Amino acid sequence: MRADLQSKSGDGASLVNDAVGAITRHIRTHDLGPGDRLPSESGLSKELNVSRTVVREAFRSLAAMRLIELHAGRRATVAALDFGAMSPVIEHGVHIDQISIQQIYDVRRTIETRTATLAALRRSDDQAATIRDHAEAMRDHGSNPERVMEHDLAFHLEIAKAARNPVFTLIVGAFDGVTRQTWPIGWRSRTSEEERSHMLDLHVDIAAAIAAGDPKRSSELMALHFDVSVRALIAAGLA
Amino acid sequence: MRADLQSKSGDGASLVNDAVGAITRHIRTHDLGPGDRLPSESGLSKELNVSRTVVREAFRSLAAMRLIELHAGRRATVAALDFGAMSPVIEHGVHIDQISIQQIYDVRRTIETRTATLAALRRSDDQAATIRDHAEAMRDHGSNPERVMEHDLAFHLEIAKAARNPVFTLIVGAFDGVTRQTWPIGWRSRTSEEERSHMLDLHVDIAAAIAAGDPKRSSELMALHFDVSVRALIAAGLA
DNA sequence: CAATATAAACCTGTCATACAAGTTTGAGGA
DNA sequence: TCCTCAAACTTGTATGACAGGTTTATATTG
Repeated sequence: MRADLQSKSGDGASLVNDAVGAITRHIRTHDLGPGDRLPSESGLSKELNVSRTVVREAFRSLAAMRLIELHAGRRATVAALDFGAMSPVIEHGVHIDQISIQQIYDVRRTIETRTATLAALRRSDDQAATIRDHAEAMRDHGSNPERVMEHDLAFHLEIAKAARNPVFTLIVGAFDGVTRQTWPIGWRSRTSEEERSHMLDLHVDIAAAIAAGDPKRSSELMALHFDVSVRALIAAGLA
Repeated sequence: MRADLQSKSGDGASLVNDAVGAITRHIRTHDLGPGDRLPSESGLSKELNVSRTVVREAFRSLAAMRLIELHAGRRATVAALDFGAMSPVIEHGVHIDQISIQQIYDVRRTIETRTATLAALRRSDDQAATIRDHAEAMRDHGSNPERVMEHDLAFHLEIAKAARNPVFTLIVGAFDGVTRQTWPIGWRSRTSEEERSHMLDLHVDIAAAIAAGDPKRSSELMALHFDVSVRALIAAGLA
């Protein structure tokens, strides 16, 4: 029953998986880059000797991993790196209890002490300003947890971007979804006004160290930030 | 034309995306874990008021991110964390030139000095043995690059596992695909026998430090390993 | 009664077809 | 040359069909 799939069949145990491979190879061999258009579904369907259904499901697979983008009426295009691509995977890991929040914080501490170091060395002036703006916005909206959280997330992501290594950005972005779900727990666990303002000040200090181009201090403050946060989470019973 | 999708419609800009959301919610609300079976395609199709086509494409999306598993004839099941889930994303990033090999090595150095530290503290005796076996297998098969590479990959992955934090394993696993493509470059760039045997000995030393439960030495040797490797890659013109 | 064989019911993988709605292309006109 | 607009193309979704794998329930057998 298996069709031909252009001389390279049988790899993936299903026509759809084979098609995913064939499309990936097409991107590689034709050296397609972001924005470049892929062949149409019916075109690929004929070329690979499979039904349009199979090609569509292959497209969906690639789109789920954010390797391509799908739009109604338009042909599929090759996608640029998307920093949200991995978020659902992490969320799933947490849901099925294979990943704990504390483990995520350990990884974040490891990654973000490094992004802080690199950001201090490599950030543009614009980025330094954006990072500082987020830190100050957090402090200024202290009464509105929702907004504090959004600026907090943007703060950490912007530091990752300033590190000028998209893999770090990808990883920090991967934690976005989980953080949205767990951030309020950490916030509520900081009951006193001192604790909260200390946390907010710390963000401002990190921003300042990055703006000052001080990698050591940036890294140390970031490490401190995570140490405090983990302690707050543990205090909240989220071990 | 848009159907109902069980009172929660219009989120994702397409029926398939909405269905992905609905299925994810189903997993969450029913608290399904690895191995648990999802409703049938036709069942979901009726429940969400969409065609089976849409449900199938939603399933494919989730399967691509490894949140669920599909088998012919069987119902879809919830998947456990899969350490290969992110590999295609990284490969794509490298292909479209948004990620350089050197950037990957910077991230790996950051991550793996930490996994080495943790592995030294947490590894089981079995894991220490497995890690050592891989290091020795690398040395013993020095004339067969293919096998050296496989053991090298397994060596680093096993250290990540020994660190007992699945997120680290996920990240190290994400680099598997790219490493398979670039590893030979680094190997060929080590032209002298000394260079190669030094690299192989280093792996054995790391394994020994982890087995000895020496986190500091494990971390330092791992850092050294990456410094040497990066230098080799740069020497090979892969900057 | 328990274990097993077997058939029925169910489910997924793939194909074909149809049509609405969005996008690109190209001919023709200003 | 630039604009307009219809034709051609493309994707999104729905429906129906069937082969082949899996589960379930029934019936048979020890």
